[in-house]
Amino acid sequence: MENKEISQAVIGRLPRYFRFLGELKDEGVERISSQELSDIMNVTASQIRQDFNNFGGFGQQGYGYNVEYLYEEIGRILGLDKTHNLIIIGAGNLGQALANYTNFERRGFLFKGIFDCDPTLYGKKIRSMEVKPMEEMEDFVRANEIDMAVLTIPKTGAVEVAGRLARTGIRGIWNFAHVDLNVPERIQVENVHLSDSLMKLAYNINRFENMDLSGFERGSYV
Amino acid sequence: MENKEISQAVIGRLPRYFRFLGELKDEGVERISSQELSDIMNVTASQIRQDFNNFGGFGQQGYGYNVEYLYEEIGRILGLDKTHNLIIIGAGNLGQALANYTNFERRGFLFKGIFDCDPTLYGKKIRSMEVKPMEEMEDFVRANEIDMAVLTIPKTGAVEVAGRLARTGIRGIWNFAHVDLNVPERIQVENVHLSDSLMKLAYNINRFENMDLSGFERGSYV
DNA sequence: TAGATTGTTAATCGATTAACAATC
DNA sequence: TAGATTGTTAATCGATTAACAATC
Repeated sequence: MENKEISQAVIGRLPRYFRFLGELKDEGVERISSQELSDIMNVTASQIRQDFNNFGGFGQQGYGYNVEYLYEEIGRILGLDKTHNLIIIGAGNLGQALANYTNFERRGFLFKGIFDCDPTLYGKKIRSMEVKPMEEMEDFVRANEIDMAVLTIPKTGAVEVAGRLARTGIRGIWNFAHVDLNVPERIQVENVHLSDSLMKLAYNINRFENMDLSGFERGSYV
Repeated sequence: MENKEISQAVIGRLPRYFRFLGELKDEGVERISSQELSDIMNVTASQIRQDFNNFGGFGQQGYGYNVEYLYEEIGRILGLDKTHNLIIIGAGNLGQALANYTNFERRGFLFKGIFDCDPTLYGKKIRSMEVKPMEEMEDFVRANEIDMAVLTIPKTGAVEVAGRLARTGIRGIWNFAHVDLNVPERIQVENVHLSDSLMKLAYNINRFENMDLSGFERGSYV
């Protein structure tokens, strides 16, 4: 029984480790030391070892880490050894874009249904799914063992829909709506606030513009 | 001349402050104390005051903060008082979805062009833009004072395109491609790695499932 | 003026980095 | 065995929270 809580800072780095290790694996690299990985990923070797050791040590002194084994283990930690059934709520541009993005499936995230409240969209085919009316959402979740919902509706409807989702027993919400959802603790929410991300970029551009110029070559880079 | 560097932890919270303050403003709330804001936003009042004080104090003892003033100031810090000209590179589902999302414009982020390397898309109309061939990208950036590029192409092409962008003198890249971009320091990169976000959600769902159940009502919530 | 609430300093907490003994 | 490199403890750094004097 795992009981020590892993910090979200560590969890947030796991997908990036996973990506680099996958690439190394594809390149046929068999083993790697924390120092080599550090050079590639631009994080300290110390942090890499600390991060991995949260889960009990995947390496071997004098040898390093076996790439494939480490890759598999991190995948397991992230829950990628299991499949997840998802529905998309909101068949607008973003919802359709995500539905069409096949890479999620490769990681075990399976889109099972897509819902909208706009009757003109009902029946529209998006990959192998047909857009269904929102009223059918609850029954569908229960009938198809859906454990995650992707919220790609405007913020106005998002809070109400999150409440409805909560009552279905869903376990996670991937929230693209620009609101804070208030759901029971048993439901995990992962927010993707695109406009927040864009604002951060705007800030950092200005920050650099306003920075003390000393030490930076600026200007004629065209 | 601002010289003290503000931590990215603080910057990351600014858009959320901005959102809540905007809502309060729309509700006609004139003034708010750090404690009231703390209650609404679920962060400590202490953190709120520390965050704001990084920029020199927007409040008044005994009164609190003027909502509209604070909203304006945070917007200014984030660079939302200026407009930004953007191009989208990659006219696939995601690129088109972002192009069609009008809320960015409200914050001064203006989409000026959209590019792709697929000839069958050339000339396709997306909002007020027509998809242009990639070859025209560099000239377009220079001719239209583009300062940000949105990268919504597969990872395979992303690194090369980032290099081309770097040579145009662009200032920021909003990167949706699932790779690390290596660009000069003067170019800010903001990554949106959707699959990383989804993996974090998967982890947290499993974490909760595996948690010691004591203290949590589980089970019969259907 | 008295009460409220900030701005700011000090204390705590957590995360990152450094160091090195254990061990393959 | 000797060299390499982890696992892990200790040191440092940074971020968050608490406390309170300043002041509106």
